[in-house]
Amino acid sequence: MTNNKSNQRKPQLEDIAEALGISKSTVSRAISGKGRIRAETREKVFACIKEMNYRPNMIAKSLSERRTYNIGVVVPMDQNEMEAPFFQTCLNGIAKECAVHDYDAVLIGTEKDNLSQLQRVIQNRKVDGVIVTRPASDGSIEELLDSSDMPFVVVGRSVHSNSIIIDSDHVNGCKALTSYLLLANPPEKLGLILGNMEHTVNKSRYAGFMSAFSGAEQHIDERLLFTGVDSDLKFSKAVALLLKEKPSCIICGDDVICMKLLALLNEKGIAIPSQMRVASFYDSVYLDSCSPPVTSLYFDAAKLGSASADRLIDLLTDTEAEDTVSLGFELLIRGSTL
Amino acid sequence: MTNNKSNQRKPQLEDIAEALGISKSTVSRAISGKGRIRAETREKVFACIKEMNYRPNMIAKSLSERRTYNIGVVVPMDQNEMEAPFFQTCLNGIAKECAVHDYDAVLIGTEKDNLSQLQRVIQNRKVDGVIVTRPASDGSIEELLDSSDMPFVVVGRSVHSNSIIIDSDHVNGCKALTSYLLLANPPEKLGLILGNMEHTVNKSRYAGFMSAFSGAEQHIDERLLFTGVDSDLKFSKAVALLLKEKPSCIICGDDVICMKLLALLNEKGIAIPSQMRVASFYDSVYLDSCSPPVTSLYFDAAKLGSASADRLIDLLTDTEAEDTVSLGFELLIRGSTL
DNA sequence: CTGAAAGCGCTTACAG
DNA sequence: CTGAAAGCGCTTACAG
Repeated sequence: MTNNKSNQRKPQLEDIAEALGISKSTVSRAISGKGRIRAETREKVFACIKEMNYRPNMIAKSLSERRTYNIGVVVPMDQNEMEAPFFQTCLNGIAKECAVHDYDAVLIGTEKDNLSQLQRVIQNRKVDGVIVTRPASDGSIEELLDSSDMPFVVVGRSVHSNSIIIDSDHVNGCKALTSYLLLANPPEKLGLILGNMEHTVNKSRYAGFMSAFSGAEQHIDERLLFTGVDSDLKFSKAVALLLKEKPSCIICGDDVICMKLLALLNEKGIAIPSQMRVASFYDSVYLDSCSPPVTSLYFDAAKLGSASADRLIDLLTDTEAEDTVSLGFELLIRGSTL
Repeated sequence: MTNNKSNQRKPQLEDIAEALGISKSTVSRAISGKGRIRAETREKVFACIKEMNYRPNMIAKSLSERRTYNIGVVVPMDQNEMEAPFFQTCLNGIAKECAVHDYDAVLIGTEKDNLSQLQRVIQNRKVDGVIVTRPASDGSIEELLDSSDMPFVVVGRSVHSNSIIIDSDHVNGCKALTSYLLLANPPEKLGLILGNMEHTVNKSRYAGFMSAFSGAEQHIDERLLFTGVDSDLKFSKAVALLLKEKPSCIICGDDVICMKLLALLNEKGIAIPSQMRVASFYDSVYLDSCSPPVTSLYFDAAKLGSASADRLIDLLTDTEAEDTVSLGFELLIRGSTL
């Protein structure tokens, strides 16, 4: 005696056509909704599908439609471990959105000088399009995609022109956070420590920071601004110089810089927020679980993921949509700036 | 004028058969290596494939072979953000290994009470097998897979019997770390803070810890052992009691517990390692970048991933292999226990 | 060792 | 509105 389910062959189009005494073509049309079909027959078909628990074989569908219902997701394998939560959450958003459209997400791991997984997937025609969760700084991923006629969207900025981009609104976010700080504790003496200025995200952050001053009472003190801080050495130098200027508040370009700053202030016995306020342009769990927790900007990585999947699927189905989609931000005011 | 590549149709089996004046069947056999074929013809075929840059259409191959060359990867969407680096690295290992075997990894996001993505993928027959990177504590994922006749392997322990399991050797790892501590600074007065004992991994850790004492000079002091510490409240209570006993070294069950302990010791002004040594049974970047960095056990998540992909693919191709594969560990002796 | 043909389970012109 | 048939690009008995 074997169990019911396992010796019952999975029903296919033909089975439901037979059960209803109609042709496969008609059943197929009822399901796809393409071509005219009598409402009555359509309903009969749907009822039968439900009863027989029919689910189309996606592979067969793929072959005849010449689309895979898969989208590739390029994820950097050489990422900083601190970035993992972002990608993880982004992937969750992508997977969720794919499921809604009956697509699946195929992982593509890339490294700086190794795009072999991407090449494989393209050559094997296993995906209809690709989401690049982090473009290489030289645009090589987009170029490969482009020259292979593979539709794609990218999360964040891209050096490659004409790419469809899904990004958070860093400029306005950073402007909002900066403005808040300027107004909350006047006259705030604001320091800034930003990372590598070749990264477009840091340019955006800088732009947002600067623009907050245009309407404000205070003017910018250049001596408190440090950009291109992308190594431990540069960080130490920058902080040393910055502290000499006695700022009342320091904004960190990202959570990594912020963690370093917190460690250093702690070492020096500088209390937060009483002796120094601290904020970050990019939130992470680590900032929330600090004591005191750090004021920062929050960007919804899951939404970034689902929006890019959504946009890519629109692209694949020739649905009209914007070339750039910009998502919002949240300002998380926490203990470090009170 | 359009570019060369794009108006050249991708070559297919028939094209290379034609070019060589032989049949598609023969070409197919040359490629697959199934069935007898003259060495000479095989070589001609390979040469031609190379020249025409032929790559088989995997979807067509899938349909006729009734296998998808996809494996599903179940990833928890409701994970703790601290766990992200583990899953990320594990996914990298899986993707890499899949590529080697010309498989692809399809993402399947699951939540505690929502296995809908998994159900979809199973029903759509989009994967040949599944890797469960973290089983639900009630075994529901394995049950669903089992009842759907979907081959699978699980990373870590499983409550589900007869599952194929790929895991790190926590018992021996924890034993090794504990033994090291006992020998390095005798007589070490060892405290232990372990998390939820329903998690099999914590049982293994406990077992490893205990077994280190069997050959050692020191005997276990039960008053220094705290298990089931899975909330902030329980943590505070445990540490308060533990510190009263004046241990010389505290072992933390995982990196989260360790981070909390470090923060608390720091608050209390207890210096590491001079006034208290600290170690962890599970490493993470955060422990490495502490000052001093924390002695801990390192498990290779990427290897865990690639080993599970490898094992699953063996299973799918009826290759013999062990039901349990156990990976090693590394002991990272760092500043916190010197 | 090789080829002609059927088949994998769908979709979609084409004809009615 | 519906059906018969060809086709998607492979694999694999079957026959030779």
